[in-house]
Parts: sequence; structure tokens; C-alpha cells
Amino acid sequence: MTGTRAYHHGDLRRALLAAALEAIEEVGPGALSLRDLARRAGVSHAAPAHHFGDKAGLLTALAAQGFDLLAQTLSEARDDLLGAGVAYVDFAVRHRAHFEVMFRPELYRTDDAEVVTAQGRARAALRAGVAALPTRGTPADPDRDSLAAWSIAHGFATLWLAGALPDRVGEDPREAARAVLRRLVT
Amino acid sequence: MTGTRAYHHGDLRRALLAAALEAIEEVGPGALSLRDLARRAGVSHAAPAHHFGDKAGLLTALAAQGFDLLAQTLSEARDDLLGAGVAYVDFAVRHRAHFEVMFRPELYRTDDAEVVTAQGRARAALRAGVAALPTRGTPADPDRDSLAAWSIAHGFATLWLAGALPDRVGEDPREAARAVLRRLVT
DNA sequence: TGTACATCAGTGAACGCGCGTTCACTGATGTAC
DNA sequence: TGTACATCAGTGAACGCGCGTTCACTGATGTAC
Repeated sequence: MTGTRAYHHGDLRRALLAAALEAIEEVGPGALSLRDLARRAGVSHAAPAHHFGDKAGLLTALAAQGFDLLAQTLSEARDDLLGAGVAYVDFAVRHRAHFEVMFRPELYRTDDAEVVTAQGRARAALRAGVAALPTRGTPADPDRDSLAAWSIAHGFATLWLAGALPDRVGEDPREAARAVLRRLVT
Repeated sequence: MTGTRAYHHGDLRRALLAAALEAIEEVGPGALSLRDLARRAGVSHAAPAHHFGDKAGLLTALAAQGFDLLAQTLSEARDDLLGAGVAYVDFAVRHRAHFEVMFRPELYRTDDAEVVTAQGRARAALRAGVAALPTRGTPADPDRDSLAAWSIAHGFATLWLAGALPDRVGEDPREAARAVLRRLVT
């Protein structure tokens, strides 16, 4: 494979997804355009339709990929709720584009089979983390505890991404998240 | 004022803001177009520029309005952290359009004077609520406690709006939020 | 090893659309006298 | 109370742009024989 442009890209689907992540980080998922992705991938503007049909198709693929990645990330922090929370925030910051798409269901097909499967995996990993929560005085309510843990991690992550947090939280999201999450976990 | 169209609308600025809230609830803040707002307000498509200059100008006005509304809402729950948290979630659900704009700083001018002022008010109201937090065993850390409370309320609100929460949380956001927030507050 | 053919990936020209922006304008309102 | 005039809010035609989508096409790849 020299510098010459091959007629067949070879791995255009993957290349378009990568270009989409890049574009989303720059302009957000709303302003995404298929023509722009084609440009980024160095391919004709009609090419993306071949692989994804339309914009929602592409974002659906990205969402599925994102939930899978999140599930994987969370399951590595098994038996450690604090660690899982920190991993969740870290995921949001490092995979910002994925994260932003995942939680804007109006942008993609939430009933897509791959999305549903991946979502299930992520949900299971989340619950596994919460199951490890040390019970405090009051009798444990797994449902409520699970939602509380998810909420605080998700909220911190979104506020971080929105740049809404005060400067004093510092520059390391993991460290900042750990301090805040401890409030719930310890 | 009969049914006849007056040449001068009289209160176009306010009408456009109202139309914007409506449009945002339907299509999200990203897909907003000034021409659509003009249509909704029954006015020529060039009219909005008169009042807001451009889209960012309009969203800036909306963000400022939103932060003011939030500050007002929170300050009504003075001395009651749980109540403030529930009010925060309730605000997000009932003023969804405002809320969505407020936390997408890339859409408006965050350095706008009115925005900065209103944000300051909201922030102060938030801190006042947290100051009422009962201290538990460990010595209180107001900064951390404040961020934790904000995170959990914000996270629950965003997840609710995204439709990401499981069905079992029910249909009343206030009630559901109260249950979850109690995990942090009690 | 070669040839014929089907399939598939990507091309590029063309289309219609909605958008933001500009600009000369017109009608309404407010003010000075 | 009337008139003249300045100011302001909104008009509507025009423009150029980037977009998604369509479609006949072409070049590359894989397979059958």
C-alpha cells in the first residue's frame, strides 16, 4: 500500500467511524454531517451512505460501540464501586464523543439490536459494581443504591464535560471524581 | 388588538424566546433555526436577527433566563438539601429546554454579562442548599459535599431526560428523585 | 495459470432544500413644536 | 390639537452555501471453470 489512492478504501467503515469521533469532539454530535466525514476520510461524499445509510445509522453504530466499550471498562473494576465510578467518569472524559452520542437517544436508533445488546452489557456491569457496595446502617436497597451511584458518577461526568465545575476541582478528572464519589461510597 | 396582523408585533422578543423553548423541546437546541422561530412567531424570517443578532445570541438570552429561573427555584428550598435536590430535578424536567441549553456552553456566549450574573445567582443558591447539609461522622468538607450533591441531582436529571432510567423508577420525577437523593442526604 | 463474469465499493454530477445573511424598503410609533 | 420628522421594528426579495439523496457509472475484487 503506497501513497497512491486505491479505488477501494479497504476499511472505509472503520475509517468513517474514526472520522466521526473526531468530528464529534470538534463540533458535537448534532452538527455532524456525512459530507464532512467523507472529506475527513478522503473519500467521495456519497460513500458514507453505502455503509451506514444515513446519519442515524452511523450514530447507531457509534452508540453500540460506546456501550460495549463502557461495559468493558466497568467490568474491569469489578468488586470495587469507587473504582467503577471513577472508571465511568474517566470513560466519559476519554471517550467523550461516544459518551455524548450514547446519552442523546434522539440521535440514533435505540431499538437497534446491537445497541440493545451492548446497553444490556453496560447495565449489567453497572449493577455488578453496585452489588459490591458496602451496606451501611439502613437496610440496603439495591435498586436505589444502583441509581444513586449511577447518578452521581453520570452527573459528575456531564458537569465535567460541560465545563460547569469550578476551577478548584483541578485538572485530573479521576482524582476529582474519586473525592466526590467517596462522599457516597464510604 | 383584533385578529388583524399588526405591522409591529409588540412583544416579538418574548414571543421568539417562547417559540425557541417550544422548538427546542421538539428538536433539541442543536437543530434550532431562526427561520423556524420566525415561522412559529408568525413573523418574517429576517425579524429574529433584529432582536438577537444570531442563534448564539438567542441561546445566550435563553441560558441567562434559565439560570435565573433555577436560582429562584433553588432559593425557595432554602435550608433543605433534599428539597433543593428534588427542586433541581423538577426544574430540569419542567424547563427541559432551558436546562438543555444551560449545560451546552458551546451553543451560547458564556462570557455574556447577564449569563455570568445569573450563573452566579444559581451557584450561590446551590451552595446555600448544601450548607444546610447535616454533618455526619467525618468532618464536613463543604466543597466536596457541594459537588457531590450537585452531581447526584444533575446526573439523575440528565438520565431522566435522556430516558436512560429503567421503567421501575416510575413516572413521577420528584418522587423518584427523592428516593435516590435520600441515599446521599440521610 | 488464465479467462470470463458477477459482485461490490466508491465516484462524481446533478437535484432540490433550508439555512443565515444582506439590504433597500415600508409601515408604525414617539417626539418636538 | 395638528403637523413634521426621526426613529425603530419588521418586510420580502435575493444571494450563496452546505447539506442529503439519487443515479448511472467505473474500477477493483472474488469466484467459477
